[in-house]
Amino acid sequence: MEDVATRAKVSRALVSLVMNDSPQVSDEKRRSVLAAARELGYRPNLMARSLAQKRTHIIGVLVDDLRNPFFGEVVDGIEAEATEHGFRVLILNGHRDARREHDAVETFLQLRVEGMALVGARLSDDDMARVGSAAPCVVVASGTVHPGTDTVATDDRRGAELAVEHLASLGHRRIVHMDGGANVSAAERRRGYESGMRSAGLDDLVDVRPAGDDEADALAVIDELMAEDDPPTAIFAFNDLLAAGALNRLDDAGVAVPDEMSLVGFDNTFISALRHLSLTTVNQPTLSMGRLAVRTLLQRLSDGAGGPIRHTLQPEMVVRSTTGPPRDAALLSATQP
Amino acid sequence: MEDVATRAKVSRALVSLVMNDSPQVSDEKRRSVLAAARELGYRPNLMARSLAQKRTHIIGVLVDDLRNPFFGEVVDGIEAEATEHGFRVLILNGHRDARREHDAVETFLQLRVEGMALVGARLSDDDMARVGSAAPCVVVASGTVHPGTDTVATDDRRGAELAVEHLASLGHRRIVHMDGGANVSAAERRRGYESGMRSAGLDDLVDVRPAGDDEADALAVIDELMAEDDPPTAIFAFNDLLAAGALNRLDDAGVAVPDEMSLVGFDNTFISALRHLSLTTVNQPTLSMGRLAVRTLLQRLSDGAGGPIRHTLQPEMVVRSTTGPPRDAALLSATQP
DNA sequence: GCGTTGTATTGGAGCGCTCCAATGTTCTAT
DNA sequence: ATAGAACATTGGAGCGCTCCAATACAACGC
Repeated sequence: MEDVATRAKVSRALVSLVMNDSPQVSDEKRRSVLAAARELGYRPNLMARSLAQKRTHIIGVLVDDLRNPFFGEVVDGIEAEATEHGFRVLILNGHRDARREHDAVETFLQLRVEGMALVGARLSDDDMARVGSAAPCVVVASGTVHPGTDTVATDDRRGAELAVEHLASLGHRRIVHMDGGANVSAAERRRGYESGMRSAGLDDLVDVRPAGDDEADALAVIDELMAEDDPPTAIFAFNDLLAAGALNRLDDAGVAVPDEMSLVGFDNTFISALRHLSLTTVNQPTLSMGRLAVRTLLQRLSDGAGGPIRHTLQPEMVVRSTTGPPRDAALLSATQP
Repeated sequence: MEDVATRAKVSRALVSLVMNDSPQVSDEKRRSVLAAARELGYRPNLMARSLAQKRTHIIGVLVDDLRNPFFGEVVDGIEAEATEHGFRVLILNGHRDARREHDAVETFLQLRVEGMALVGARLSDDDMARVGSAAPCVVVASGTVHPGTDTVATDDRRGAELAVEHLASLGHRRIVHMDGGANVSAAERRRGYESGMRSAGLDDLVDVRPAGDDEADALAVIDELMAEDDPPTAIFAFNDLLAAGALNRLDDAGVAVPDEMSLVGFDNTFISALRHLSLTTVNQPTLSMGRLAVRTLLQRLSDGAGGPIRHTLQPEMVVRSTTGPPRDAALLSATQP
């Protein structure tokens, strides 16, 4: 910067004004500073600027799992809204691991990001409290509600209820839930499954199997289910990836979907739309969630403290080809002339 | 920091030593500084530290498209290797858009990252030259070779040749290539397709259709192909996403795969492994690519300038269920007793 | 007791920038 | 011509940290 100033024969302060395109510099000086900067290949140092300004204009986004397309879609929404408001978005990957996520958050805090969006993050309540007090922070796409932090989420419980209602209305009774395990939305979806079963009068058939949130996590559960005397007629999986894994394994086992087994996913990621999977699933408005997350952050940034903001978006059932009436019901109705 | 020093009754310098856990501080002081830091909720300011140290320990990763699982896998490799060497990884999303990628790179440069990995980035040669001279920079998973920068890539051309060889060996002659358009690997894969066709003696049947790298890009091309008098018997798609889109549309059109049409993808992303797609594709060793990228960066960092480093990894054919002999050949062999 | 190592601690300069108050310059109204 | 406003430019302090050289302190041999 010093060099640029010398070369353009102005003071350092003037260079700074030009770089932040202040309106009150003469065109002449502006041009010569810009020229000098170009010739010297000068590029302002973001760190130094942030230090002096005490502002970073950076929003940190912590993503639970970069491989899950669902998160990618949410991030798209976040970035769109953030850049519109003059913020840069930095992404850190949590690798579905609490420890890594903890470190990532620490990095953001040390970087002095102005706000953080935690997308599907699996942080402890302790961590959340610590983090929330250090920087504005919005939790996205996570059913669990932390006392002090803002949230943007789909109504996971309702989504799960929709799935169960859909299956029940097709005539299914033995509906199993493949649980999302450590994933943050797992608890809510499980609760939704349970209340859905209750509303359908299937209380005593509630059957939750611990699984996970990745394709591989489905395999053992399917094996276990199909080895039973009286296997279920329908499965509601924690998410699309898990459902896809289940579909694979059911295929291995020679179980026809949906004739012998109905299957519902969650998230409506692009993979569920692939014709050859054509997975019945529950849609979340990913883009809106991302945008809303940033708007929440900005609001918090300008309004300061106050009661937690909670945005709950409504899920929707997307019926494709992996659900149908159970075989026995089908037989039943076929024999009724 | 000042406050911590006062509270622990030491100098600022000593606090700094503790925070960087230098071995030459007495246990007593160390403990009292750590205690003071905890009580005050002190967290070192990364910006200030970087400014003073003139080092950031940050590696920037520019990803062309967060939604494409292929890139997610490469990033996993990068992060693993980088953290092992004490670097932080910051991710920026290019959104498959040259302008956004340009901005992203500028952000990294202003942040003074110590190195950059450009994963599938579509930057102009101009940009590349500018960037390469400002910071060590490795281009990952991109067929195009820029004069001054290091690269880690799969042999895209060879991969495409493998795909064509596979199809030709099954008896296909009318093999169409759905081109990746603006994607950086597109040119190499097209060339591989062409040379593969030549080796198979199919020079005059070379047929390249511009498509893209997303599912949606496949639709129009399939419509176009199926409307022709004499449609091809096989398609080699630029990547798995495109192939998945093609599969969708072929299904719409009632074309049986692989009986009436064989289909090959590229990347071996997890979606190609989904049983119900079971896409024949070309594998890239994503994890190794990511790790190698970081190692290349570190080497460049320690060795300084020198001739460009080029790592080329070997692709592999992964044969699944979307390829088979062409129908006419099948009929032919069936009528030959 | 002395100098001599060695280790533990500190003050202060400086990283590259922004901001503020102060200065220099030009223009307008009287 | 001149006070005054309006604008353009500048010097210097300070952001939170690290690093260096300098100091303080302890332990040691002779």
